[in-house]
Amino acid sequence: MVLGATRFKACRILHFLRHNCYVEQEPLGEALYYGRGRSFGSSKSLLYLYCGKQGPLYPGDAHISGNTLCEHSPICHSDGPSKLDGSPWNIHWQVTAAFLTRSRTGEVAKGPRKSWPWCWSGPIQTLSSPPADRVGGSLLMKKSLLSTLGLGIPNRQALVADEGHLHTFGGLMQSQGSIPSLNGGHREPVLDGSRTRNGALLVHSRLMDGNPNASSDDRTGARRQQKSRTDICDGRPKLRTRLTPSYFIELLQRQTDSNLALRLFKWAEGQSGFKHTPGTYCALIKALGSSKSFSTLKQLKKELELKGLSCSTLVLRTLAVAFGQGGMTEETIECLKRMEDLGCRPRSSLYNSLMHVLIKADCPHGAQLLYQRMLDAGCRPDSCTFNNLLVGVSGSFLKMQTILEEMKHQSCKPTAVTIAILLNVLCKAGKLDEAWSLFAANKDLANVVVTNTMIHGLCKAGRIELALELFQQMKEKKLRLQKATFNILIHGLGLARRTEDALRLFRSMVNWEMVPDVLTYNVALRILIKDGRLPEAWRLFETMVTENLSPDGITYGTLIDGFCQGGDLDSACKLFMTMEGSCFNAHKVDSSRAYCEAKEEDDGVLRSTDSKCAGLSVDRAVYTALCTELFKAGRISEAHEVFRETAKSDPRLFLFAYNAAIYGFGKAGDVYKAWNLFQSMSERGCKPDLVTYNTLLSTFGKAKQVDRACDLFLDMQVLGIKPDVVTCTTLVDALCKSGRAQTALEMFEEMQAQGISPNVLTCHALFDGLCKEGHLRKAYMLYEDMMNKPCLLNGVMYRSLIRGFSNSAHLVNESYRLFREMSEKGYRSDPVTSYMLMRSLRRAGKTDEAQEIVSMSSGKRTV
DNA sequence: CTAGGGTTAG
Repeated sequence: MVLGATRFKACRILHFLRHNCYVEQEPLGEALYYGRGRSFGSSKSLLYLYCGKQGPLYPGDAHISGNTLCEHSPICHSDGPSKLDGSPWNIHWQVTAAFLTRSRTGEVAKGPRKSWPWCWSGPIQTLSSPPADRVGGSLLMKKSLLSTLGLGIPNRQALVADEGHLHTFGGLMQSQGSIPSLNGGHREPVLDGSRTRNGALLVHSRLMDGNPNASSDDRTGARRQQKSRTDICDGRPKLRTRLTPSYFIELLQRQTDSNLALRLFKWAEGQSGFKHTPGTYCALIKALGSSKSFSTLKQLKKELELKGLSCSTLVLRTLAVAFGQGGMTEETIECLKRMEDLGCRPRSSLYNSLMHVLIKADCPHGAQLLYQRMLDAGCRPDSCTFNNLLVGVSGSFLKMQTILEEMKHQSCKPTAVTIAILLNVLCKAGKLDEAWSLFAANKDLANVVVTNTMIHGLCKAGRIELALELFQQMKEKKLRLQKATFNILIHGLGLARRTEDALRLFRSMVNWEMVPDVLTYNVALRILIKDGRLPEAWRLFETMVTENLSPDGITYGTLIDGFCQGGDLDSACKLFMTMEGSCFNAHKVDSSRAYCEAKEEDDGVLRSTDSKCAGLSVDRAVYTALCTELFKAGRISEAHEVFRETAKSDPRLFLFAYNAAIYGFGKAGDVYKAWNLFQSMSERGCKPDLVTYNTLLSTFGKAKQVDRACDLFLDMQVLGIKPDVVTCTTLVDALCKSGRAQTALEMFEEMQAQGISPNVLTCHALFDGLCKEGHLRKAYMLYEDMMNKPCLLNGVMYRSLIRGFSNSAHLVNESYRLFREMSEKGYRSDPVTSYMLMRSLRRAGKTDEAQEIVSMSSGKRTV
């Protein structure tokens, strides 16, 4: 078996191509291997092949910049980068060669994982160019080639159709990487019939003009193929080559790289008989817009104006949307103006969609402007307009109120969408009662989405019973349930810690003909993890993979979290390593009891998950989860490695990783390293945020470097980073711990003056500090303040209060009262607290009470 | 218009 150990990878490719690529034949007679936007291997490794007879090859892969193919790829051999505009066939041949070489040598890629799927090491230099007599229109039958590879047929053959002539590459495998002679110059296929069945040969007959006998069906029997081969050979059919706008538009739509889209566009201009239409311009605009190439777009707009093409309202409309997606209100409105100049009066639907787009681009102000423009242009707003505006201001109830009034004024009725928007905002703001009355008052508008929103609000507020009741009503009303309904409820049940009910609902989805999606699985996984049911979670993960669902970053983050929680950092690291883009050093992890390892051995799950992992970028949750946990566990060097890993990944991960790393070093007491990291952040173009400062403040606090902490506190404010309750609490704590309770108290008052409400942690820190320094009067005043806010009292706080007051002879009664109150609330004492209270009760001569404390605390554990 | 997680203070 040639493929041997690497068969697995070949199968993956085959599987991928079967599902994601298809060969499409257009009248042009050119083969287009489309990837449907899915990725393989890494996020960017899909090759789109455009094999035009007269045109160049345009691999639409993001790895391609300029004329250069992916630099890691052996396809770029020693002869230097392949020129896309030079001889396209080179690339074809090289791709072919890479496949073949790979299977022949059976080697696995040793290079970076972020490479092309066919990026294997192998002597492909010898195949750097096709034989001279091949240059010309040729078609790479990649699909068939892969079929053979995937099926593991020893005598693989690559077949190339060349203006109707077939050449086989049989024997290439045995030829030590050199190009086989072409059957002594005969242009006769050497395929034998038994192999054609495996798709070694797949020729699209529609390629061949005037050849009705040729078949395009892959499953065609050998006889028919034999016939078609003969036809092709004998009939010498010609490829049609005319480029049409509609074909070109489709081609542009497949492009993910705006540079390539632009180049394709320019290339097409030079094709004989081809002229760009408004449609092709729109396709280009869309391509540029979706890749956020706004400067190019602006340039294009100018060009269009010069060419007089901007008189097409279709183009203008597309341009307006593209600019809107980039949040460029000015340009969007300019396009509208231009349309008006041309005597076209945009309808409300255009305004609405532009408003929508602007809001999505986080530009609500632009939507507002558009609304004004709409009114000025005499266009009547509708409900949809106001729904858009509502979403735009959904932070402010006052503004929403204004919009609702305007809506009424314009005699537009609220729709289900309106209610859903309002409900969502109310629920998120914790105004559940108002949400509920709104829901009740609009029962007639309550569709599935509205009800889902309400259910979600109820779940988040802990009103799971009511949520379930609504769910019941939905079923009775025979409302068409959505997957979202289930996802929301399963999550809700999880929040209510009703794990079994959640899992039951999860399993019941099939009864409703609902297929759980990644989100559902993620929810279920988290529920199990929270419950500490890691083995079950892992099994669920396996199920997910076998159900052909691709786990995403959240899935991995959840699992890694779970492993960390269970103290199994090794498994967490292992899982992390299976993710694409992770070059985490395996040797550093010595694992003996890892789940993952066990799975690796049984040849099943992890490998199949591995293939699922391919293309999944390590998302920041994974970094934070793992990095933080490693630091917490004191595994600094590994943590540091994960941290360094971020440098190779998304730069946006930097901030989170830095924060985690600073936290880690701080936790380990290494102020020096934490500070160094902090300083290196700005050098690497990463701006410290609030969390960074809070973390560093805490580090200084723990190291008893209060002055540095205070300096930093000032620094951050100078830099415009507003302290929050965590900042203030950290500082209050640091001040208290270094015997500066008086300053802490000032800080405490100052924060409130700044509108930051202290929470139980702030109060606790301050109270402790005041008591320790004997400021009992001040501590008592703080306590009195706290009494007005019951939420500030929890177990930790109670115990702190009791200990603090039991030091004072005249507060011992209050201390005792608090002890009882605490017990009634279900919080328990701890030995130190109980002992201190008991001692001061005895001192005050209250022996009965003291005895009560003793009996209450004996044999009880602290919560 | 609705659904999943992740960093900082006891």
